[in-house]
Amino acid sequence: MTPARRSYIRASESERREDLILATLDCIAESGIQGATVRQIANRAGVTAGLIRHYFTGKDQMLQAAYRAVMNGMTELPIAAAHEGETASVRLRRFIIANVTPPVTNPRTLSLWAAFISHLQTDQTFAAIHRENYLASLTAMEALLADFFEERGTAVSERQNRSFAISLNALIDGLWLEGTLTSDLFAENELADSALASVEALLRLKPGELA
Amino acid sequence: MTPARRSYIRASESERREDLILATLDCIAESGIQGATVRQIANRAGVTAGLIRHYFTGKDQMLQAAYRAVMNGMTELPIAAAHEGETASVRLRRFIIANVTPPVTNPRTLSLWAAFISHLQTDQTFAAIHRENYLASLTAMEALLADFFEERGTAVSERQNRSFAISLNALIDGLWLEGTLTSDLFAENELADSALASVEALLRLKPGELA
DNA sequence: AGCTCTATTATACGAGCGAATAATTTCCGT
DNA sequence: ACGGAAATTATTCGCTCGTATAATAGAGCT
Repeated sequence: MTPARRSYIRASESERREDLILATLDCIAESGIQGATVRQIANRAGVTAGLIRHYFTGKDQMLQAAYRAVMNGMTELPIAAAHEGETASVRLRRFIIANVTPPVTNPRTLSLWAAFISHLQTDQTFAAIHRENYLASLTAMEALLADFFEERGTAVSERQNRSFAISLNALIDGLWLEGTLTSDLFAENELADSALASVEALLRLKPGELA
Repeated sequence: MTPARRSYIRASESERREDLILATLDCIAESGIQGATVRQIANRAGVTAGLIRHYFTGKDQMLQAAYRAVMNGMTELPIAAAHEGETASVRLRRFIIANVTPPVTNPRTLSLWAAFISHLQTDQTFAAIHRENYLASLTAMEALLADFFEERGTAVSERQNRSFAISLNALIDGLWLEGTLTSDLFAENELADSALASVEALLRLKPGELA
């Protein structure tokens, strides 16, 4: 008698890869990177462990793909928000707010981000992915700022503009980090309000000028 | 014939605990939290693995002690720097600079910090240690700011003062984080200069007023 | 010098890990 | 309807993990 074997359906490569990556993120968010074992991930994705090595050369490569997915998820929405406004001022404002409100400000997102951060120092590939995203984010901010200053008729050197972008990025990152880590300390819109007011100050605008 | 056994010397409890914690940090800094196994740590400390459970109830407790050591190492120096100036303005300035210069701005420190961050969402004890340190840091900043404004004769409400402290902390954390993660992008004193200029802007001071 | 306490070593255990391989099922082209 | 490529499962391997336990060695005390 032949032993009963699990029935299954064949999925397209893109579907399976996405399923596996989402399962990876679920596992990491729930129990940290230590809990993201190939068995747990496969179980969560509804497949058996061996399949992972059919779609990825190893666990490491799958984790790298998962990190890319996390970073995309964090930058996607703010960048989209920054494309929607009519004036540069509105676009800048929307970009800032999107960076400090859900789903970017979200315990799960933070868990995922944090789980990978510690790999940057150890693994060169993760470091490259980070750098790529940081530079993209810096460039996006520089573009937003350049438009904004042009719209206002304020002359700002490229060097000064970059300096502004670095500071604004740092402020937003810091607010996002502490605001999400210690979310119970902040009221509903406190984070966004604080971000806008701080950005106005950093850019030497009058209070309320971005609102 | 009795098998040769390793010779050893007895150490005091405080010495051994410190050695073990330092060895733990070395392992984490070098190869991440995954590389910090009891065997690696014991080996680095020059003892055998079993000894760890003589001084700690388990690996987890030792990691918690190590996290406390990391956080102390990060806050110790800036707080000391903030006690040394004659005027409140100088103390604030020193505190800010200390937070964005070595040894706080240091790949090793960042590695250690990052390795533990991901535990905050999973393990309640780590979350408590973080919260404790964040609140202490916020309080320290509030005190510095209150002194600073009093010295200038500027009236600032407690609420406004706290809001300033949150923004300044976020900015400093963000600069520290990105500046250390992507350290090759920043010149020698660029980070500190940027921090000072940004803090001046956040507090609505005139440029150079903190220098 | 010998006794005793305990810090430290040594060894073993069971569990879980990532990876490799072989067996089986699905599904598409014909 | 059927044959064959390949997607998926099942099973195994060697390794390392954290912990537990027993044996041993160092050091203070009398």
